[in-house]
Amino acid sequence: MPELPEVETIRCQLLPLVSGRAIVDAWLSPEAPRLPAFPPDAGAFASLLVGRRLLSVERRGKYLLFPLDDGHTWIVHLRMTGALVHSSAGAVEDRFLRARFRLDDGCHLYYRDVRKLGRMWVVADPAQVVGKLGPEPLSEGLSAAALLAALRGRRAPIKALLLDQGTLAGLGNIYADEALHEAAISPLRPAGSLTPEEAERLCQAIRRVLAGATRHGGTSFWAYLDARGERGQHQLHVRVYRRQGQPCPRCGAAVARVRVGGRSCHYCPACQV
DNA sequence: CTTATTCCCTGATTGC
DNA sequence: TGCAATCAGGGAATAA
Repeated sequence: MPELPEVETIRCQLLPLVSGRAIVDAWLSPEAPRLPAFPPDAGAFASLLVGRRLLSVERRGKYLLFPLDDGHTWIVHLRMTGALVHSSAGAVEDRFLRARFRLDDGCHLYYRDVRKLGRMWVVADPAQVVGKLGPEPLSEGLSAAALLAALRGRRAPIKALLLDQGTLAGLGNIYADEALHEAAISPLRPAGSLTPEEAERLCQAIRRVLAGATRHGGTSFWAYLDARGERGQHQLHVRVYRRQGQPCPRCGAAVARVRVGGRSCHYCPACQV
């Protein structure tokens, strides 16, 4: 479940490894016919990448973007179980390998995805894919005033709005729960009921939580692996996520787990109001 | 416009 | 021991 910290970890690792490299071969597994979202034909998709040089590695929300030397952009979304691993060793085949890209220095980028939910695009304009995303939490794009404006009049639970990538780009289930705990705001609060003070607190909590998780190389409860094929460490530092029944680190009350918007939601009913 | 629900996917876990 | 039901959730699609 790569969210912003996981994708940012991968971006930082890949940047020095693939910048300036050309893709000399691309293979997409026929077992994952939906991996190429655009163009949807695997052959056409591969031919847009082969021969192209990767100029850099960028990130927008949970999307990885590779600007190409012909002006197009290769975009990758890992969704739930995707992993993009760089290897200088020989081929590492397994049943979950969905794509393989050989670079002009002999290294490979391997795309593994157990559940085949990940998607890739090659587009002329990245806005076709990432154009509707909300502001970046770690840049100046996110402000309390902007957040408050986005929440105004909304009756859905604040947790649901934080998961909506159009409100804010990059939060998933883990960090939405963690940020709301950090800000001491209940995930069930109607989004429009937040005060300016609470919006400011939530903004700062989101930044703190995402920055901390990025320092720990992301969270690996399940499948997440970074670009070196290694697990993150932030699961050792979560305060409420998957800690139902255990004491809240702030007030000691038992952490609760409820369902919000079809997703599991963990919070402290005592100090998150 | 809003909010809620379903679907895609499959391995791991739980229940009987 | 086996087998079925449940769970995990990002995002698109659909329903209301």
